[in-house]
Amino acid sequence: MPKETEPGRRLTARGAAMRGRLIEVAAALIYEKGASRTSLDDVLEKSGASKSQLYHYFADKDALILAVIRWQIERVLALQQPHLAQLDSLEALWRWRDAVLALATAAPGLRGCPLGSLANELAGRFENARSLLAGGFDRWREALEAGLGAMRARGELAGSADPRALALAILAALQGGLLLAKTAQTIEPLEAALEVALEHVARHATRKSARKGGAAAARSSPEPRKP
Amino acid sequence: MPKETEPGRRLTARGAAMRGRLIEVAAALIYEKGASRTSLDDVLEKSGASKSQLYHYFADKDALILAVIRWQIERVLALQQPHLAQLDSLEALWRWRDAVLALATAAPGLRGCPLGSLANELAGRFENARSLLAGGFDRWREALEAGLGAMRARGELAGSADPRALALAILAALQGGLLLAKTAQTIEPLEAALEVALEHVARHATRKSARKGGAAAARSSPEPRKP
DNA sequence: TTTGGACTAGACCATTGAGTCCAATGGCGT
DNA sequence: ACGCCATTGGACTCAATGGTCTAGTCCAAA
Repeated sequence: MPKETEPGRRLTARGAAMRGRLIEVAAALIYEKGASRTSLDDVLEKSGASKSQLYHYFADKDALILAVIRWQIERVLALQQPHLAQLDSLEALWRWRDAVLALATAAPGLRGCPLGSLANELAGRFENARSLLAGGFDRWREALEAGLGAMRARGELAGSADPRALALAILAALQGGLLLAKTAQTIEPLEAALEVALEHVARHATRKSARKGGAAAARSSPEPRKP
Repeated sequence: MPKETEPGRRLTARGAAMRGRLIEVAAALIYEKGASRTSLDDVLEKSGASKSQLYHYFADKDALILAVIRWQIERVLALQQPHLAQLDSLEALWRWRDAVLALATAAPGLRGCPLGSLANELAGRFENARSLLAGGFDRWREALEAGLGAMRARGELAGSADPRALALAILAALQGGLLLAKTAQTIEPLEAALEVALEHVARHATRKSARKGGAAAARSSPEPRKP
């Protein structure tokens, strides 16, 4: 019985390519329709592959989904990487926010975070998926936390600040903001949520590099507030 | 052609009861399995009704889902009502947080917010559902905002505070916190998110009724922090 | 008491979707 | 060259699912 749930197998270059292609296509479809509403036939058609190919590389649909999750985690984290890597000052934190906002605005229709959607749909009924996603969010939080920790170590943040809790709160604000934004079809909630979270970090700053927010001075957001 | 998507129709007491029963059962199933993975047959079986009954009260599955959404909105809002109604002081805000946390901890398995789940699954592909949910979140935000507004009017909050943005941020923190909590299977993220959001409100307080949080003094949460 | 319409039963249908199977084919190491 | 095995094609099975249809039963008002 060959066929593994996991990549650990002999794979020629061609095979790896096909496998990757299936994952990418599946990821895109799942991102827009959700995992349960994405049929294998959909994936097959869009990728030009055949049934047997899919089942040659994945044990079953769940295995494909798991692969998609891994792929999305790497993808999202990679996208955050450049920003998070040097997340070591309040300025950098605000820049990160601007980038996130820009990214959210860019995608047509405010589709939300791939990881958030996946987590919401699968966490409750697919343990393997849940733990995988939990791990993904954990890495994300760690990256954020590392930056915050560095700031504190350098004395930019007060010792009373709790990097872990702060990171968690920022991540939650991002996810919640994205969910509300996608529902209301306006980034206003996302802006407000991030504003509050970062403002809170700024409050713990020792130097006054803090950028006064208050009534929110969103230069980078073209979106007008609802009147 | 009778059969309407909406309730606006002659309904005997018996009919209304049956209809309500179907909605309740569907709501429960959808809450735990998601809308697309809940089959009409599931609903039928659990409610002891027959196909024709379901189709007598609802035009199709989408109509049922819409009804479930309305029901859940009322349900969630009603649950918040007592707290939100007198949300007029920092103390009340912290009590609200404690109640939310307790509620989240109570449900087995940290299932998340019904509205959040619904929104996440449906917002992107079912316009009617999306706008309905957007309306629900809007009412929720309004309730929060009203309390914050009252506080400001009474002079407990600084004039610089923006009730609407604050309410949005709190709601986002709650939703994001719940999502992360359900994924990680620990309320830690929810605690952190709410802590930051409320702490931010407290920062705008004029009197010092603010409860110093900092490294988080969670008296009401039995959950230990991860070591 | 009759009668129209609300309400209930459940067989039936068409489609979709996950997963299986057998038969090729083609690339790569020896 | 050759043979093995990764790879590919695609028809086929079987269960689940949304939705339809016919045939009543029950209730309330005229």
